[in-house]
This record gives sequence, C-alpha cells and structure tokens, in this order.
Amino acid sequence: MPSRILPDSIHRWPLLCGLTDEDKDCLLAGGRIRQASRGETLFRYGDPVAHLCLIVSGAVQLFRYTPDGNSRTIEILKAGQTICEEEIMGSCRGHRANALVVDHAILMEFPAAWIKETAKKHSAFALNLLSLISDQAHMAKVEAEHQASMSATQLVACFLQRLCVLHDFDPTGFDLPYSKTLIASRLGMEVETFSRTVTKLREQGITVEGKRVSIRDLRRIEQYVCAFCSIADDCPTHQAVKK
Amino acid sequence: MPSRILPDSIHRWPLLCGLTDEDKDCLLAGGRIRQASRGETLFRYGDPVAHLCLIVSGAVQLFRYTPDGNSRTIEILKAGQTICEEEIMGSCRGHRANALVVDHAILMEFPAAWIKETAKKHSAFALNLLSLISDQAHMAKVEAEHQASMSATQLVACFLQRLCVLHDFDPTGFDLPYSKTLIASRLGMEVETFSRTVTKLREQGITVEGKRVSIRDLRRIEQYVCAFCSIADDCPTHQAVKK
DNA sequence: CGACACTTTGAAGACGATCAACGCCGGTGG
DNA sequence: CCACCGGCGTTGATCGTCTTCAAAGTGTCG
Repeated sequence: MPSRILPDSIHRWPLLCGLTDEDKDCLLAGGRIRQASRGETLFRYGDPVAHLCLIVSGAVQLFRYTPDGNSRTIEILKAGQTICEEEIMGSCRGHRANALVVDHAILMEFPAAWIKETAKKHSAFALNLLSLISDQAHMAKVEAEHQASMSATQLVACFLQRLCVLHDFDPTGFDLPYSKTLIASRLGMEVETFSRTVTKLREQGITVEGKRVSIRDLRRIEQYVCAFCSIADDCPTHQAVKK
Repeated sequence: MPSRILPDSIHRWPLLCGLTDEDKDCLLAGGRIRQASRGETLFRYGDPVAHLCLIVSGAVQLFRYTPDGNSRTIEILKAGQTICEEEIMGSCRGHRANALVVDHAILMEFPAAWIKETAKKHSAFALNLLSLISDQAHMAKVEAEHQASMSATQLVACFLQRLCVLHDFDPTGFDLPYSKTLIASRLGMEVETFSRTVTKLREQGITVEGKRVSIRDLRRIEQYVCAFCSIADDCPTHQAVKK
C-alpha cells in the first residue's frame, strides 16, 4: 500500500483534497512509485506524454531551450504538485517542456490513459482536476501580467515572499531552497540582474545574504509584492499573508 | 430553440466540439441568450461569478486595473471562446477581471452551478472543459515566457501573425479588428512603443498602414514569430501556418 | 465646425542585458 | 597538503530597448 510513504499533508494536495477515502484509495492504487535523484531527467521536450506525475517529495524543474541555446525555467515544482496534467488533458502531441530533478524526488506516476478513464468514472476526481488546472491557468495569467508590468525588483520581491508563504518558511529567516541561478532563470532575468536587485531590496526590508533570507515587514513591501494585488488582491501570496 | 442563431462553426468551438448531438442539445438548452453592445460592462472585478459565458459573436475584452489607475488587457475574446470557465471551476471568490464588450456581442450564459452539475453528469462535457482549460493554461504559460523573453518587436509580429491565423484573415491584406491602443494594452506595452515597432516591422515584411495590415512572407519573419517555436514549435500560430 | 479619442513622432531618461573581471567555494588530483 | 579547476555569485561599465513626457497630426461623430 503506497499510502505508507505519503505524508499527512496529502489532504491539502490539490489533486486529492476533498475526495472520499474510497476515491482516494482508488486513485492511489493506480499510481506507481518512482525515485529520481538530482540531475536526472524525467522526460524531454517532444517525448510522448505517458504519465501524470505527482511529486511526493523533492523538487522538479520544468524548462525549455530557447533557439539561441539558452534555457528558460518555466516552473519549479515541489511536493504535492503535479506534472503533465495539462498535457494529458489538453490537445498536444508530446511534452512541452523538459523535466529535471533538482532535489532527490519521490514521485507517483499514473498512466495517462488510466487518468482519463478515472476522470470519466469519478466525477469528484474530474472536478479536482478541473479545479487544479483552472487555478494553474489563472496563476499563469497572473504571471504573464507580472512579467509584462513589474520591474525586476518587484518580481524578485514577489517571488521571495511567495516562496516564504508557500513553503511555510519563517519570514524572519530561511534558506533559499534553490540556487540563485535557478531562481533568476525562473523569473526570466539574468543572474546579474537578480544579484543587483537583491541589494536594492535591502532598503525595502528584504535581506538576502548568501542563501539566507529574511523578510522584515510584509506590509511595508506591499508595493513590491504583486503590484496588482492592492486592487486585484487575488494573489496567493497576499491571500496567505492576510490570514 | 437557440441553435437557430448559432453559426455552423460551432462544431469547432472548444466547448462543444466532439460532443454527441444529444449532449450538445442538452448543453445548449441550459443557456440563455444575451445581447450586449459596445462599451457595455458584462461584469466587474470582484463580482460573484454567476455564469459561464459563451461568445456567439462579437468581441469582449478582459482587463484589470493596476494600482496606479492604468488598465491592463488580459485577453480579447471572439466568437467560439468562453469566459469565466476557470473562475467557475477553480477556487476563487469572485471575478478576477473586468469584462467589457468591444464589438456588439451575442452571448450564451450558463448558470455556474448548472455547469458544474452538467460536468458531473456528462463526462464527455467534463473532458471538453478539461481540454479547453488545459489548453488555455498552456497558452498562458507560453505567453508568460514570451513576455519575459521577447522584444516588443517580436511580441507585435507574433501577435499580428496569430491574429491573422486565428481569425482566418488573408495575409496579403486585412484590417485590424481592434484599436491599436487595445492591442498595445493586450501586449503589455505602451502605444508609442507599438507604433514605433510597426515601422520596424516594415523591413521584416509586415506592413501596417492605418488599420490595414499585410504580411508578406510568413517564413521570412520566422525569427520574429515566437522565438521559442523554432525549437519548441507548439505555438498555435506556427501549427496553423504550417498546414 | 469643433470636440474628442486615437495615433504618430521626437527627445530624455530609466531599466535590464551584456561583456568582463574578480572573489568564493567544493572537489580532484598530484 | 597544496594547486588547480569549474560552477556559482558579485560588481563595474557600456549599450540597446522601452517608458515617459510633450507636441502635433489624423480621424470620426455630434
């Protein structure tokens, strides 16, 4: 029974939350455990989409190569998040990104066809998928908005604060879980820019020294956190912070 | 019977395509026709999400206000596209954007609760929704990538070409269906930048004079169209163009 | 005709990318 | 144990791009 290795927090995982125990067991029964260590490639751009993949622990980077040979990080995923759900449900012919293991990961793989079948049979599961993908779509749109309208400084501040909230870190002091190079790539900027940005943020109450980060006063840096949130406050960062 | 006013192209609309006639009729029976003229607001940010809205004809702009009072266009939607599907299926408490009618529109409104019920009962419809939202999520991610890595010139070229393809326009000469101000806002740039960009594109085979656009040689401007596509050619523009 | 929204053009300034150099660290091999 | 190396991160200088402010031209609709 795979549920042995699953943490208690699975009740909050988007894919599973709200399901009855029967549905949950049925779903988990369809998955196969896989381990992958740092540097391992889960799949490459263009590969056929074989599985929906649930991250049980560790971290996975999704990225693409640009025509000039550089790579651009699309997402850095952690425990509880899923990979390929959009590729399975949407109309596409292969993986639209490369997946690389950043931190040694435990994964659960569900065959794509099996997922579709299960979604047809279990409407609660289908609604979970719909909800999960809908939220992702919305986040992606907010992201595009941010990329189009926020300065590098704002992007970094927003990222750090979101990081702190989503990972349940202590704002008064936590370590970056990824390299700065990876974060810069994730934010679509150069490492140099990221570095300079960090010193600017010191005046704003965000201190970064080496891997150590501390965020002094969340309210004070509000202007740097999701410019849209002050009016359109549907940013998960803000939502979480306000509670 | 509302199907009277629906065009033949509905078979290709993401929400309906592939459904059996029974499912389609059942779905359409749940909708209510609504007309709205240019300048009319369909809903505002924060309003409760009452309906899924299918655009039968016309055009609708989704936008948000930034803290400094400016507005940013998220999407410009046309016939066959739907509004609010993500807001209904995702976890959110109200509309996450404002909706404004750009061109006199005929809409079909489906009550949100009814849509959820129908998705539970008709798995084919649920899968359509999943597919539709998945594709949107993917497009949003590509958009974010573009915003982060393409120049204004590339963004405009990409937009114009996509516009041409998606609207089935004649590349050798078509009229912009929206004002340049709206397009600039949609691309997250200033009107001035858009205007200057347009003159640059003339050398690249894209001519814009007033509202009139012509795209000389689609292959030649490939470098300006979705920088990612040359490797990661999953851009709908390119897909459509290649056929 | 005149008001007004839309568009274009110019000049100045801010911002981020790029290139280059250097410091820091962990690992390898002599 | 030390020397060397490669990956990572910082800092400085320069350059191209986009925004901003200002002004003038174009169009439409009353």
